[in-house]
Order: sequence, then C-alpha cells, then structure tokens
Amino acid sequence: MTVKRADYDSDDDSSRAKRVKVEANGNGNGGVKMEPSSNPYLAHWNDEPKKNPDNSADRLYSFKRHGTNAKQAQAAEDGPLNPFTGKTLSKNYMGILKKRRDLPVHQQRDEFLKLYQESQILVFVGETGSGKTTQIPQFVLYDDLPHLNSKMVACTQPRRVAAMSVAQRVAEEMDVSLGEEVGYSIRFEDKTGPSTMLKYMTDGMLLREAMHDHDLTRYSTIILDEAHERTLATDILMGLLKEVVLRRKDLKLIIMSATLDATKFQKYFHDAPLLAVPGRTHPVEIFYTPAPERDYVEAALRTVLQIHSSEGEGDILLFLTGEEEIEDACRKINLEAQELIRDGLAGPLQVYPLYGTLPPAQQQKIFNPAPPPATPGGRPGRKCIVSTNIAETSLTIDGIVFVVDPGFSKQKVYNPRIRVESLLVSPISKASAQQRAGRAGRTRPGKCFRLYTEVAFKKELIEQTYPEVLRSNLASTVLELKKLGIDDLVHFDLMDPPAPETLMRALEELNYLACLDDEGDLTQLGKLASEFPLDPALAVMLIVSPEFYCSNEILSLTALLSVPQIFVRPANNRKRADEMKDLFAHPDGDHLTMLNVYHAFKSDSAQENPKQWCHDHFLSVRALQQADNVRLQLKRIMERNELELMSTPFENKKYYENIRRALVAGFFMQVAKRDGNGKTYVTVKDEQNVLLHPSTVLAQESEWVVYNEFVLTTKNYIRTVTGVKPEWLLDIAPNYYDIDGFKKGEIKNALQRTMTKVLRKEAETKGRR
DNA sequence: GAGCACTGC
Repeated sequence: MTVKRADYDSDDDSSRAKRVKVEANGNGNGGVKMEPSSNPYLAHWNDEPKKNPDNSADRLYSFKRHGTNAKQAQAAEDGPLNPFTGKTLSKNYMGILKKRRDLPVHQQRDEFLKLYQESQILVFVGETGSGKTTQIPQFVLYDDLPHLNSKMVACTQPRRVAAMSVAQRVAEEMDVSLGEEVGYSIRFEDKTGPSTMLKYMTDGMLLREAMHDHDLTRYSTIILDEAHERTLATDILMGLLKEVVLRRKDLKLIIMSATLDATKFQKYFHDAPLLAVPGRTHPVEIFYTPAPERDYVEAALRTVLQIHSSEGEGDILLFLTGEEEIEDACRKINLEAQELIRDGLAGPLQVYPLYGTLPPAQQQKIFNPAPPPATPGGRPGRKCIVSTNIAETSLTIDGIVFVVDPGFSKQKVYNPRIRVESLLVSPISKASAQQRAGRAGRTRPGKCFRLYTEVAFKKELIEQTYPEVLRSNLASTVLELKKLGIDDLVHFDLMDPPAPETLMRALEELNYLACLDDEGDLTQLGKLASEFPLDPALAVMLIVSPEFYCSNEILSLTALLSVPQIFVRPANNRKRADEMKDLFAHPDGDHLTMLNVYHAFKSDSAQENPKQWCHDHFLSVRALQQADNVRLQLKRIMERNELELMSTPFENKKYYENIRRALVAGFFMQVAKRDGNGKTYVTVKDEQNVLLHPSTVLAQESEWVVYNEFVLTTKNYIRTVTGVKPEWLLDIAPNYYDIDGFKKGEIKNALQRTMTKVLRKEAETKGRR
C-alpha cells in the first residue's frame, strides 16, 4: 500500500497547493527560472548560461514556443555553446552537424516546422535514408522547448535495439551524454534522468505508461515512428492518442511512416496534414520469373548459384521462412558452390544463416567482409545471407546488391473459433516485397529477383501485411484497454477493427478468468492482472498462487513460460540432449520439469559457471538468464501489490500438488482429456483432437492435462503439459466446469462421474463426523 | 517422435 499512497501524493491537495505557490512566485514557467538552490528538484538545472548574456544557451529562452523557424534553430545549433547544456560544443559535434545538414529531411525543415506549428497532428512520410528518426525529434526540440515547460518529447520504436541505438546516435549528435538530455526507456532499462527532454522508447513502454497516466501528461509532443509496421502497441497507441489529443489541446502528435499507406494514417487522423520527404537509396532493378515456380526453395537455390557465377561484385540476400529451411538451404548452396568453384566457374562464396533464435555471436558473423577473389582479378568472392524476415526490418546489412525473394514468410494467424494462434507459411504483401527489394539498394544500384510472376505480384499479393491486431488473440489487449479507461471497446476507434468474434472470445476468456465481471467491467483481480506484463492466464495464476502456498514456485514458472524455449536440441546431438533433459524430468509433467531445471540453474554449483553448466546440460543460458530477469521484475510488482511470496516446504508431500493446482487456476481453459485408447487427447469445450508434443516428459497415463500452448504444424500438438486431476477442475474453476454447459459426450460423462465421486466422499466425511 | 517468423511489456 505504501507505493500506492505515493502515487496519490502527486495528485492530492497539498501538492497541488505547493504547485500553485510556485507559480504565484511570479514566473509562469512552472518554477524553472527559480534559483536552483531554492528547489532541490531543480538541482540538476544548469544555471551557468545565465551568467553570460551572449550565451547561445540563452537563445532558447528568447525563442517563441511554436513560433520558430529553421534559420533561428540553425543559428543556435551552430554554437559555439550547446544551446541545451551551455557547454562548449565539441569538434565531433561540428563534424556531425555538417553531415546532418546533408540529409534529405534538412531541406524541408521550415516546411516541417510550419505544419508542426499549425496542426496538432501531423503525418510524416520519410523513406529509408531520409534521416527522419534522428532529425525530426531534434527539429521538434528546438521549437517545442519541452525543457522550459517541464515536459518531454517521446519518440517510439517497435524494437528495443532501435530505441537504444537511435538514442545513442542522437545523444552524440546533440553533444550530450546518453541518459542526460537524450535518453531511452525500454523494459528492464530506463536510461533517462531529470534533465531528459528527448526520450526514445519502445511503443509497448509508452503504452504501459499510459495505463497509469491516461493523458500522458509528461509529454508535450509524441512521435510514433515506424507506424507502418502496425504493431499491436502502435495500433492501440494511435487509437488512444486520437482521444487524448481531444482532451489535451497542448499535446502534439506526429505519426511517422514509410510511404505507401500514408494516406490511410491521414484519413484516420481526421485528414491531418502530410509531409513527405524523399529517401536516399539507389535504384533496384526488379526481375520476375516468366512462369510460376513449383518449388520455391529449389528455385531460390538455382537463382543464388546463377547470380554467384554470372553477376559482378556484390553480396546476396535470400529470404526464406524458417530455421530448418534456412539451415538446409545453406548446406545445399555450400555443396553446389564448392563444385562451381572447383570447376573454376565462380569465386569463393561464404554462406551465412540468419534467424532470430540464432545465438548473437553467430548472428554477428553476417557482418564479416565477403571473401576476396581466389586469384587477384579473378571471379568475385561474395557472401550470401539466407535469412528470415528478420533482415526485412530488424537488421540492415550493407553491401547487399542482390536480393532473392521467393515471396513467402511465416506469419502468425489467429483462429478465434478454436482460440489458437499458429504460424503459417503465407505469401507476403506488396509492401513486404518492396521492402525486401529495397535491401539491394543501400550501398549502390542493385537487383532483386522475385521468384513469382509480375502478374502474381500485381494481382495476387495483398497491398499490406494484415496488422497484428487482426492476427492475434486479444485477451491481453482487451485487458490493457480496460485498464486504459476504454470502457466501450466496440466503439474504440482502431484503424483496423478486429472481427467481432475475436473481441467476444477475448471478453469471454477474461470473464472466465474473473478479470471482467458479467457487465464487462474490470474486477479487482483484473486490475491487478493488468499490472503484470503477462498474458492474463499467467497473471491470474501468479496472483492467486499464494492461495496454493506456492507463489515462489509459480513466480519462477511464470517467468520460465514467458521466455523462449530453455531446452536446446542441436540436430547433431539430439540423443545426448534428450538424456540431459531426462535428468530434470518430473513424471507429472513439463511445467514441473522446467521448475526443476530452474532450481538446478540457481544452485551454487551451476552459478559458479552458468554458461558452462548450461552448455553441459543442453540448456539455453540466454533463456534462463532472461527468465531470471523477468522473475525479478514480476517479483517487484508482486511486492508492490502486497502479494505474499511463499513456498510449501519441499519435504511436504503436497509440494508439487500445490503447484499443479495453481496451474489449474490460470490454465483451466487449456485442458485436454485422453480419448480412450491412450494416444490422442481432446481439448475441453473446443473439442479439438490433439497429440501430446513428442518433447513432453509426461507419462501417458495422465488422463487429464493442462497445456501451455497449442502448436499447429503437420499435426495438432499440445506442448508443455502437466497432469491434473478432474476434481481440481471442478473445485478451482466451477464456473467454467459447470457440467450443464457441456455438450453430451465423453468429457461431460467423465466430469459427471467425478462430481458424483466428490459428492459421495463429502457425504461419507459428513457421516463419519 | 517434432521444429520457434518477428517483436513487445
């Protein structure tokens, strides 16, 4: 409760009174011009510039907010003193400044300022190489002067690395230390301080902040960058900010996007003005196949080898869909290339795989320089990178001149009818194809070979990849929206409204989890659950775990379930990996096995050299350390909300049973029952036929299991499963397991039998008394 | 007896 109290403090009457007093002192700047010594919160404020009236830092005080032009800003930028810190500008700064002024966006600084000043919302379109992500926020700083108003400018990014690296770059451009005037904020790391005026952050992070401050009052301008990627967080932020700007007339909003669908953003934001800036890339020549290809992998290999033997210098980037396909393709390209090289038909070729689950050290290899020709002046050597979509947005590789695009990627799809998210190899969109082609023109003119016909490109590919909001289970999104104060979900103005069935499913799920009441309002449990960066089922399991005397263990388990797979199984050493896993196996299931792994990982002997220990036991250090990190974050949230941390003594025979019961409290909607003969299972309610994933340690005799995940591949699998008892289902989730609501059949009969048994036992106990 | 595209709090 103490923390909650602190939250209220800033809003209670006494602090409001204090604020009024400061303004009554005679300046309208919220106290900024007070003597620093009189206000401990302003101790960081640099008062040095005021001693020198010619000081360039003073120029900004004379700037008329939202009334400046490029000339004024540039004069301030030219120094000699840093207008934001008052320090002398470095040589490095001057060097970078010259380069910044060559960027395409710079030409339109005045045009940008005019639109920014005139309009509350602005859509800004800049192609790659325009400099928008680094320059626009700085243009804003010189006109918005957030620091004179005790506000900040926020710029969101879909990915953490981007937020970090861009902040680093801009801090250098502004000649300040990262974390001071320019900082970033991502999960697990807040590198900002009291003097921060420009904050780069992940879109998810801003959304989290919005949950506690619905009007985002700390910011005077919010820039949503890479909006065209349409992440779930960006989409929700757009819907939210569309409402916030009505309440906060002083807030400015800039939506930044790569071309293409810019008019869609414009329309969505009531025809906001649009400014487009050209990019700086080289032309890319596009080639199509004359006829459709039957086997795209085979066609891709042929194309790569042909490029290598007949084209001039330049590296190759091939897009495939997944780890296995990529590793396989790398092997084949290597084999065939060796033959070409032997016959003197091609130069050396270095092939690198690239996908997200690849260890960072191996990912780094793609930046190795291409091999030189075998003999001076001989056929060019080159590297060929075979990558998933990761190279389409997250990673850029210079030196790519040839792109091979078969036109497919794995995409998440959601089926609300059976509540299953799965990955499907699907045709990419036109926008994706263009992005892929663009990867060939970063350093010089390039070529892109599309392994489909021009007609297929024009007629069959959709314009844009469907936004995430249309392809996901929205249970946690709906919970977030409720917490954001959006009561009327149906009329919440999302750019692409999801199917009503998806929303209904989410509401139903949250109602069963008791996060929403029958009116659809947030319950106390729901409010608590929304505090956790977790799926609702996991959050609920964690919150109620003290009732099962095992919150320490459930905390570990929750962390383990929200990081990537901890078990490693290299193709050439599967047997050994499986043996190692058996060391940790618990007969009652995979959840308990994971917990055993975590406890072993945290033991003193393993912690002596965690990397070696994990390597020896075929475990992913990265995943386990990540789980540790997540666990700490979740633990703090539990403490803040006074959720008790406790364990059943290990010697107690209920130790594991309590954990399994707590699992049911969160995952009672993900239960399957064995279907008679023993191999197949049927999911409860949705009645899908499923198989236990072969990776499970669970012995087949478990009649009822909870599962963490439904995996749809060649067959329907349930993965990470643990055995439970049917009487627990009836006891812990009576609403969901209301027998009258079940369809006639084996599951209903089995539940009925269980109920009879339970009642009989109860009667016996009573009789004995 | 199989496989995890990618990202985020």
